[in-house]
Amino acid sequence: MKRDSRLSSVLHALLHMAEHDGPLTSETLAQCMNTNPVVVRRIMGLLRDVGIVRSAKGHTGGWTIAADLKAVTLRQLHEALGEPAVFAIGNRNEVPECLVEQSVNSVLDDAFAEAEALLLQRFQNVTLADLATEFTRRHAKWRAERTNS
Amino acid sequence: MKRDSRLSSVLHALLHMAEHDGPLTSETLAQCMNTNPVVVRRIMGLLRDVGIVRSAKGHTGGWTIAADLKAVTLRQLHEALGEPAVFAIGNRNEVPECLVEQSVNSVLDDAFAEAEALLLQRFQNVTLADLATEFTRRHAKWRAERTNS
DNA sequence: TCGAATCGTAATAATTGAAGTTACATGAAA
DNA sequence: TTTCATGTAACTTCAATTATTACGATTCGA
Repeated sequence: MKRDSRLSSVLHALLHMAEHDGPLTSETLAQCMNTNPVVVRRIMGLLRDVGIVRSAKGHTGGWTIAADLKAVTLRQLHEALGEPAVFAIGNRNEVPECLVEQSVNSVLDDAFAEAEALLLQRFQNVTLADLATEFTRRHAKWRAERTNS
Repeated sequence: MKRDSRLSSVLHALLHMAEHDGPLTSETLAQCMNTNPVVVRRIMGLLRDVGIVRSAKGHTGGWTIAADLKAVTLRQLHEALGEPAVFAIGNRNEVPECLVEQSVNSVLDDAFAEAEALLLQRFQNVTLADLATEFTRRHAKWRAERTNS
């Protein structure tokens, strides 16, 4: 299966927006992420629906962050994207009649549910502000290394 | 993408084999799982490579379990299948130059790694014998309910 | 007001990876 | 020696994401 990279994509876009004054166009964001403006609009549209970003048409239009960076968690973004399936591994048949298969599903489902709960927990504990901080740290380190050499 | 259901599939097959005396053919297992004998051979072949099952050709041939049910964990099976990717969600670009994207990847990777570790831990703690027990429990319950009504 | 810039969105194609299928070779048992 | 079974390569189908094309609807600025 092809992996869903939209969460990674929106985070990349949102951080660029956070580092930038004024709106960024779909075109600009698309170049930044090596993709197509329509893809950007599709994804950002979902975030607009839940109030995380705003869009404006026409000259000087584009996308801006509409929420406090400290208040937006990865979990909210995951939800805004429609809570896509987390796992690439799954049961062959979700509603089997066979008791053997039901037993297998039950045990696997438990394990996956636990892992997903942990992942979502982690997502809930990370905000856009945290990511911005992580970026600042890396940026400072990068500048220091550049200066030294 | 389509989800990888091979783990679920082999477990289903192995439990049927555990409940049955003598070898089962790919054809029988395939019917049991609503699939094609070639698919069964492909998957079971990987388990044979690590000694979990044996195969025999010709009349009276087929697949048999070659290991102690208590000694085979879900984790071993996952490994035998080549440790397929666990998540359907991933980074857009695994080796980005952009520092922003690197920051995003780093944080996401941490979260995914933790969730995967938990999942594999769970897999390690479940044996085929455990699954057989779970089946026995469900089977007994099913019979009891059948008798009552 | 006009026109260019920008989003909004539908429709469709490309891409990717799993699963399914066909075909045939190999080997073992009756 | 015939039949039944695995072994495997090659190819097709299927499902899901992502990319692209096309065009409509707004908004700003000259």
